[in-house]
Amino acid sequence: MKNSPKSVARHQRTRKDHSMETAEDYVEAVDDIVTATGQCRVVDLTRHFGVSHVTVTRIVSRLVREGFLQTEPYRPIELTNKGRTLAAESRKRHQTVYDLLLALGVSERIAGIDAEGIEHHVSQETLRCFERFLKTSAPRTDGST
Amino acid sequence: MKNSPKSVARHQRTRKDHSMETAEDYVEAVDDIVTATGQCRVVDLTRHFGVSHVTVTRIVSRLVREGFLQTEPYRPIELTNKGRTLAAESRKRHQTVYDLLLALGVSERIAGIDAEGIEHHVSQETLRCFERFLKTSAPRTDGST
DNA sequence: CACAATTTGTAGCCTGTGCTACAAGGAAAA
DNA sequence: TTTTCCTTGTAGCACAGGCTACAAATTGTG
Ligand SMILES: [Mn+2]
Ligand SMILES: [Mn+2]
Ligand SMILES: [Mn+2]
Ligand SMILES: [Mn+2]
Repeated sequence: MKNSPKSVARHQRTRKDHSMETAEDYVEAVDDIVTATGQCRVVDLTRHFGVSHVTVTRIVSRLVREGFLQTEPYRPIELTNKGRTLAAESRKRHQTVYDLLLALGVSERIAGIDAEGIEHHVSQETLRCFERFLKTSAPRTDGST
Repeated sequence: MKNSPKSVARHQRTRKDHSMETAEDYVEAVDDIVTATGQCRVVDLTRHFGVSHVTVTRIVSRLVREGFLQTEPYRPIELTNKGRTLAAESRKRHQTVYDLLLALGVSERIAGIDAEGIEHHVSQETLRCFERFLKTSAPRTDGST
């Protein structure tokens, strides 16, 4: 079939998105927690994501290996410059997705949930379209229509 | 932090979405391929997703175990009623996400790519908001594209 | 029919991300 | 200071979903 290469490319991109998803959520969380409390510990991420401390430790190890985080045994988790950059980009995109959902009339609770998954699959082009829509469409405080 | 329970719920939902993602994409693909060619073989899915036939076989086995597909050795893959239902829902949601991206000005190529990942994280409420937007303010002259 | 090509299955490897159980380090309380 | 409690680390398990290599079955061709 000729349409196969197209679907292959799409699914490959989705798989690639998923490989970045954990990194994006973790650097964003570390940044948030550091800002809120001064430092980020394993236990903070455990509570943030609702997974065991073992899972957090292993994921942090991977993100250290990949250059997004740095830490030492029994010490707080810190962002590298690379991690900070990714966190800033991710937060901006997350916020735009959230704002778009609100603009389309989604409730805050559901928008918060859905944006958490959608954000990782929004390309630069799509993000720009979202931003343009938010700019041009009248900022309705409560979308009943 | 007090906001932790909220973030926990969000990330738990995202993880749950991901656990359904493969099932949704596979039943949709099987349905498409059966419609297009009369039957769906392992090799068709291999070409569709761009993964090895081993990966396809193992995922098909899981989906048979979970009641979405049925097959026998060296025979075509078929949908169960449960699988058909999921395929129909998934396709409708996929199409709505795709149409929304187009309506916001995303190119067809990028919309096709992004929708492949976004679709799995769109809740019922958000889907309804997308549909309403497309009905009320989509300047598309329907028909093609 | 016999042989070749395609398809499917199986063995065995990897990584990522979940978990529990237990061990050890660090901080707080007694 | 000693003891307790919280935190972090480690061992070892599970499952999903990637892979290659090789084997077997099916299908197509001469
Ligand atoms: Mn996020
Ligand atoms: Mn997220
Ligand atoms: Mn998809
Ligand atoms: Mn996803």
